[in-house]
Amino acid sequence: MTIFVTNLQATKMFSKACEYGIRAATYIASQSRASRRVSLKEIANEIDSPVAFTAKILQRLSRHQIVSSVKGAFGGFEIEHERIPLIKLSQIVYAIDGDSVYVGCGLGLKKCNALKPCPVHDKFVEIRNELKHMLDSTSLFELTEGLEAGITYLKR
Amino acid sequence: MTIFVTNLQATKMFSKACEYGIRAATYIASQSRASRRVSLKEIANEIDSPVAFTAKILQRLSRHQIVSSVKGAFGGFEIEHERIPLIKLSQIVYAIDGDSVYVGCGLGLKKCNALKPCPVHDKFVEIRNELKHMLDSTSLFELTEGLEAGITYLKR
DNA sequence: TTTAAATCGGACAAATATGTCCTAATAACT
DNA sequence: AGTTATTAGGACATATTTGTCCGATTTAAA
Repeated sequence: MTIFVTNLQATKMFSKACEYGIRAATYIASQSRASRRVSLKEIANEIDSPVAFTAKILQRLSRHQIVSSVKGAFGGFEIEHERIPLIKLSQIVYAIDGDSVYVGCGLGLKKCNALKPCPVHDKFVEIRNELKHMLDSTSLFELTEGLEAGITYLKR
Repeated sequence: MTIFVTNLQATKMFSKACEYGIRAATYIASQSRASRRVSLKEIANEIDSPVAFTAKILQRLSRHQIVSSVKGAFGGFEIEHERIPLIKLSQIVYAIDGDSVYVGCGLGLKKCNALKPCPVHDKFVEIRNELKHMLDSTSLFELTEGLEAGITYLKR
């Protein structure tokens, strides 16, 4: 007899919301570069995400002025050309997940810091700084390049 | 009027379960080095974690033979001295969170790989490898050192 | 001015993670 | 043998994240 024990959780880098957010923003950016405004439906279809949930995430990105939204018929989402290279992954992550990349102890302690660190403090700080640096230095423009060259993908 | 918008999720390295697991294992290891077997109650108290939830996590660590448990009066948890330097953080994470550190796309794609990568594939692989390396190379013994020297902490 | 296509946003529903409670089993001591 | 201190594990409860539904609002075009 086989017993299945439900797994507790995944050590994942990003929340689902954040994953969809990055994918959506990347798709919008690539289409905006061709001066195409895109609808929620199209976005969800192209990045293979749940429509209504994606809508919530786009609202956030819109409120944080990462994407601009246009209501009404022929409306949709777009990003101004000149802003595409200036928008960094970190801004998207911040808009959706908050500052959690930047704060908090790897082992969940309330007051962990360099003076009173948890046992993994230094090692975590190091990796987190690398993640931070990656997010701060990667622009939406960079992500659209591979997409337009047909060497990266947003679904499958 | 202030409107509170609930945050979606945190970009966190580890699940709560995993955080407690690492803290518990570290505490058990440090006490085992002094030949002290420790009870669930004591562990939960020393790492400031919910007792019953910690019990579940210790069951997992026990089943994965990371800690050994002794039932009955004067029972508790312990780790054989000679195994403490051999147990790596990666084993603890694996016992609790499964292989999620090692698999899965940063943007949540089902079939993302070097041939058909998502736009952030390379950058994520790099960071994940660093995390992996850190987990594989950090032993429980290493974590107990600072604790015993009084320069690292498991609660607060 | 009506209609259709779209976003906005609140309320709800489902899934997962986190946490609690209780009973059974085990082992040491009296 | 009985009592007490302990882990094991199932069932349940709560919190959070993820996802859906629907009506209101906006805008362009017929």
